[in-house]
Amino acid sequence: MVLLVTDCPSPLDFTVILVDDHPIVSTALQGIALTIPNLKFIGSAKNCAEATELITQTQPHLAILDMSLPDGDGIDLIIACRKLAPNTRLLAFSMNQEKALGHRALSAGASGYLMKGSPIPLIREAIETVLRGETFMSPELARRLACSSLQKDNSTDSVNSLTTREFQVFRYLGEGLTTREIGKLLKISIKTVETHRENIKNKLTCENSSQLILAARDWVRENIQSDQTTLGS
Amino acid sequence: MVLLVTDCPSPLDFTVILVDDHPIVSTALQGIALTIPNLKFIGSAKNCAEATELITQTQPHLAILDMSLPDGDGIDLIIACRKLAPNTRLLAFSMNQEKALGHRALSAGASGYLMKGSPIPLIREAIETVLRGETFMSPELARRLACSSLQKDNSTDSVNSLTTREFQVFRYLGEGLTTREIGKLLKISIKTVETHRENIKNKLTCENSSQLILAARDWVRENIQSDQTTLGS
DNA sequence: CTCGTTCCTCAGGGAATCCCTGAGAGTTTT
DNA sequence: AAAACTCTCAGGGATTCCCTGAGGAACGAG
Repeated sequence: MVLLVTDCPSPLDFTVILVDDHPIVSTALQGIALTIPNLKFIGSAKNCAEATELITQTQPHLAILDMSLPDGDGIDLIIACRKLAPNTRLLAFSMNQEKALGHRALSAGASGYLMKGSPIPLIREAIETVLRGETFMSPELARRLACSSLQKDNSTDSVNSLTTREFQVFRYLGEGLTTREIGKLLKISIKTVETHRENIKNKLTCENSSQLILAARDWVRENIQSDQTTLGS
Repeated sequence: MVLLVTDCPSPLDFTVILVDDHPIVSTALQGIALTIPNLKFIGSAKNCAEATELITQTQPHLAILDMSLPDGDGIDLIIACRKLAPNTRLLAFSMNQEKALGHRALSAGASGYLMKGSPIPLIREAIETVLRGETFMSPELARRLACSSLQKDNSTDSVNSLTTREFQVFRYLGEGLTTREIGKLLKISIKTVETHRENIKNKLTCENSSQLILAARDWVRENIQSDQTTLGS
């Protein structure tokens, strides 16, 4: 059903590379790719470093990228690939079905977002859709995005949207302080701290108090503690 | 211990079932199983409920079990399988290469612990090893266990002092689940989960619920996170 | 200057959770 | 057989969660 040959002067095969640190997944994807007409598997990588090198060298039509690689962030990899191989279409392939990650992957330049839990026909469909030049999105993700099309969910942006007071409370939460302790520290009522918590929770779209605390911890770890990272770009 | 071939009067095939919620992984494993002589794939399941039913009905020689299923805990599944099909050998197959989880899987009755990141020959070897009646352990896990027997830090020690059930609750806490969600996942009362929380909190000397959650998060980050830091070599 | 907005502050109150205590049943250890 | 451990669950007061409402201060816009 796919007529990809229109812009091809010859019956040229489309080339694809796979990036996944799990050999079993990579091999299985390779098997799926084999069943798609005109699609030719030309290489695989198991981390970001290998992936950028391989993509730069081969300039494939399609790259299927795992979002959880051992040596870097999947979003950074997408951004890097867009620069290194502007004509390569990218299909993000992830364990994580959180809407924030899917949204980020697409806005970073991916042509599709696919969950690893997807049935095999859906995986094949995703590949074909992206090759066709369209954008593919996992149904679950599409549904979630539709439900919260108004809410923003970029975590960094969300944290930046916190007010001064909210930010103070947020940081203390990430350090394990209770509402009462925070109130005493900031010299405000417990009720006020509760209100701030509530507002923070809404801004960060946390479902419960636990997730709020964990989000705070993660943010503190990333932005305050030791600062290594800074690998991408 | 038991050489299974001894009680086989004919060149009988060994039977295997697969339990994984990711079709792509399940299919790939099926492909690997096909390449092993005398091994016959007879079914697959995508969650705990299906798995227990399938194993009870088929009583296979081998079951390869994913440790992170949507409707229950992997350790519980191992324990259940041991009762429902005592002669079925179990190979735990997990994303997490974390020594405590591997240790607990083996002590719960699994005959092997294998990481999903393993190369395909190693996966095949694991299956063959377990079929042979021996115990298989991922090399990384074995190394970590060896190292941990030498160096001990108090946080790891206190976590190791947790019972099986407490450890399950602890892990879920670190992933942001509420008491209610954990209870539903482990199929026990909220009150029971509360008791476990309380005991964990005392064992780890946390002052409040927030600190317990943060301790769980930190522990998960350090010990479970998708693996290697190994740069060179 | 007045209006609208944002932010900080706090309260009410039902629902839910926390936290301590106790306890029965099953298993393992001694 | 007795002791110890584990898992399970309940009772119940203290506490927190979570939603709603609301007053006052700061500040730019009209």
